[in-house]
Amino acid sequence: MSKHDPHHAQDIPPPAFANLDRRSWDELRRAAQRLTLPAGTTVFGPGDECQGLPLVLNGEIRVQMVGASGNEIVLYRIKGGELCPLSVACLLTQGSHQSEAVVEEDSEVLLIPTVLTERLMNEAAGFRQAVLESYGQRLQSLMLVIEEVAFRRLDQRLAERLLERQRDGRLAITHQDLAVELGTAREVVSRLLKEFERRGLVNLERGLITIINATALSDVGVAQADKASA
Amino acid sequence: MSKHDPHHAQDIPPPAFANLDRRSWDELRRAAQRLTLPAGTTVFGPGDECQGLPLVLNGEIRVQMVGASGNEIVLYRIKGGELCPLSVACLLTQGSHQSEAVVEEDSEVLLIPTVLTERLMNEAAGFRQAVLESYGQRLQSLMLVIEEVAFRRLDQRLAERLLERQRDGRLAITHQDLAVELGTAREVVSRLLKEFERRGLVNLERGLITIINATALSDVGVAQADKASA
DNA sequence: AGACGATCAGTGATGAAGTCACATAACTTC
DNA sequence: GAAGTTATGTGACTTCATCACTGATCGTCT
Repeated sequence: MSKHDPHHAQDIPPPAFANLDRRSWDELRRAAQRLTLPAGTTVFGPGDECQGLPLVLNGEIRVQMVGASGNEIVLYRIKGGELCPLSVACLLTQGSHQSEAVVEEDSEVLLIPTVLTERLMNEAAGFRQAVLESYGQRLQSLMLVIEEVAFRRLDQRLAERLLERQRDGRLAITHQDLAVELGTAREVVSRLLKEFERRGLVNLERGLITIINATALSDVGVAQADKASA
Repeated sequence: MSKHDPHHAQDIPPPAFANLDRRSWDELRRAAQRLTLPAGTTVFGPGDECQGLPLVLNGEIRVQMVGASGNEIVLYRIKGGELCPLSVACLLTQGSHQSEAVVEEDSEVLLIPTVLTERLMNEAAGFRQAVLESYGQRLQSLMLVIEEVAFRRLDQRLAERLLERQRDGRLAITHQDLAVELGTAREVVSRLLKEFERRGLVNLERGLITIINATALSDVGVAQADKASA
């Protein structure tokens, strides 16, 4: 209720397009299709053709990968004012998506048509810059995911996510969804959460996790290393 | 000795630059610094500033990430005719590298100065296209790495790598290096290899692995699923 | 209200993979 | 050929993944 971005009028370009010239922005506004997507909508799935380049005006969209085994893992989220880099890849290499995008919060999206994307890419330096920047950030963030999955302990990662995604100390999420978040199995999450509960860090209800001791939660996996007190 | 790419004369643009106009290519050739890097050289390490955009003319360069824990994992390889996308990210977001690049085979590299990179990005559509394409491919390949690390069995991944990186049925590599290749620990690789040896798939010597049964090796982890014969 | 189906969570058993702490073995150098 | 260095082998133990269930909670239909 309190944190609506001021882009509803759509006359101010989002931060990503700060360097975009007025003319291109106007053109973009005219040609792009504006979509209002309610939470839960699947924007695209694996194998889908690219419709255009989505610019998220506000809201939040989650992009996750579906492995061959059927396992899933969240790759990143696109928040208000950001572009979808996967779609860029998709548009430029004529490929199709290998991932899935799901709207998490009601979102407004400008879908920039492929032709216009290509033209702006050639003509508007500000547009180009925005696209490349979004790309760069994503490359970095994907590398972070790799490091997480490959090297970090799960209890620590879980604790981190809980703190990250909490609102007012609580989060309405199923163990299954948390498992996707971390790229692991539901049972594993359940067991770890139960352990957190035993230690008095959280309280568990069906579909709801309440954080009791945030400080201790942020220390999970840290004290593990030595096992003795300080 | 037998497979040198024909770019030593440097007058034919590499495939990635197929759409680059002649003028820009000439300019690039004049302004770029040409480096000859022997195998083993570290091109850049974590925290290094970006010197420019490297275009690998021939040879092969490995890019790997160093996790906070000190663990490493190979992200991808840049072969003859390809650009280094991490450096693009680096140049455009003014950041520094988080990874490390090591020359695997003697390589020749054109280091395109930052300023020229930016200018060509703005002026030459073919250049832009090449950069974006290399970017897109890397994004896809990083997603593949994530899937590998998160969901696939290690014995299967190891067998795959052995076949991939073999030359004449043999590969001169230490278990440690294979571990980095897969983002795991040396001991784990040693044990799996020993198991492969017991099953008669490979022969092990210090620093050398000889593939005995390639067919069976490519089936590792496939027959595992059902455990019965077909 | 009670019954049914669906989703969500808990748990044991077992195997795969990561970690720690070593013991050997093989190469290098002098 | 003795010493130092690098590569490999292994046991013990923890963490994580997978399989196969059971029990709990919720919505809804009648």
